[in-house]
Amino acid sequence: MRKAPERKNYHHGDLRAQILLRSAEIIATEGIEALSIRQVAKSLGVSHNAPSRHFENRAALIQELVLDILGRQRQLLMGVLELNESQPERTRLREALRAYLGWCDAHPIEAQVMHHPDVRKMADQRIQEAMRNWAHTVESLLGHGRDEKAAISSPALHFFSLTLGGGAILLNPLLRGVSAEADASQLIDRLVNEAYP
Amino acid sequence: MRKAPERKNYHHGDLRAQILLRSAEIIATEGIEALSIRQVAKSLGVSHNAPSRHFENRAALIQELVLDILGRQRQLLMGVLELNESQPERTRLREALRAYLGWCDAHPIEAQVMHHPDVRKMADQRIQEAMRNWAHTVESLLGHGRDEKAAISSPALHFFSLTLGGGAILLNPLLRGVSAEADASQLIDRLVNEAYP
DNA sequence: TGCTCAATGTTTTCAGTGTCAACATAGCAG
DNA sequence: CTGCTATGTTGACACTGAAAACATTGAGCA
Repeated sequence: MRKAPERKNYHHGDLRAQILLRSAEIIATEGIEALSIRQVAKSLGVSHNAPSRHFENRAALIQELVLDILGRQRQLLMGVLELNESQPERTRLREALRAYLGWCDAHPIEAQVMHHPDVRKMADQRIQEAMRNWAHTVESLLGHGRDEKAAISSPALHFFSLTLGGGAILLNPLLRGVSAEADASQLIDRLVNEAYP
Repeated sequence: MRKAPERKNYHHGDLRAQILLRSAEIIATEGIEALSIRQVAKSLGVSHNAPSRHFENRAALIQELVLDILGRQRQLLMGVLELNESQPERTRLREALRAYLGWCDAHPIEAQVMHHPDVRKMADQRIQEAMRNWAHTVESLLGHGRDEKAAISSPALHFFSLTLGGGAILLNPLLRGVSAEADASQLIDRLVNEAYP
């Protein structure tokens, strides 16, 4: 399964990719907190410090994974954009909201990653760019031109709040309990219908 | 300043309260991650394991602090409720939203506490109850009866999403960058006006 | 008064974490 | 063939939370 299967000593040959893979698995099933460099190294049959040759520190590794998640999140949104291109604005917003919330429901742990303290602190340029891209996708969803420097439009801001807040409710068991709604899709329906009737 | 100031050996006399105080300080200025039991113990001049007599584990300590924060958050909301009792529903919602967002801006770190992974996992009954109380306050803000068992009303759900999402934007530097809005109060104004014009 | 006992702190120990420095190997470039 | 660089390994350090065994204190009771 490895690049050079017959060789197993010292040079792993594919370590960086393997680390990313295994880490993504852990992050997607148990969350960021559960990600331990040493554990990953161990599970790959490599010394506890080997990963440091590929990622300066824990944050750098996480950053890579977050970028991947953000990318997929944006792809999802772009898909909705294309699919509803000929629809009226309200419909496009509704479907975008529904898509985001559906994604939160399907991949709860990954969806939480964006708001994790470890990620929130990251000032990396690529991450910020990914976020901006996401916002621009929403703006174009609204049919507005995408002025790089200008502040976000108010309707987009409104949509953002709604979206992120809905996700927060969906993803937080404590908040979920508040709604007394058993089914996630039911909750999504109600929110979507109330926001974009 | 202590109960028995002349005695300083062994029995501290007030340790539990002191731990809570010092921990609250740390949590409010540096966030939950920065809270280290050992550090707190050290700063209080007590052995690293002394706190374990008062809090079974780290989570139990945090829980106590979170309950306090939630309580104050609710008091804020209740204040708004009273102040605008005679106002129309739209006004009350707008002021509640503004109050919450203002609080997020004023106490960013405490505001984040509710969504912290360490807190999200807590299944404690008192925490869930505090959350439900919060929701009920919102319901009464809407003039609805507070039916314990029933699902939350759709307008309240909508308000919740908006509120939590707005807070998320305000509190996340990465998302803040997206809005290209320098001033927090400006961002708040725009969101409030868009949501409840 | 003197004893007992529960509450509260202390010490020691363990397992686990990320990070750094020193060292080892492999394999490519000259 | 000779070095040099990329990559792994080993060992150490400073942290963390947690558990167990031990020490002290003070209050209630005989």
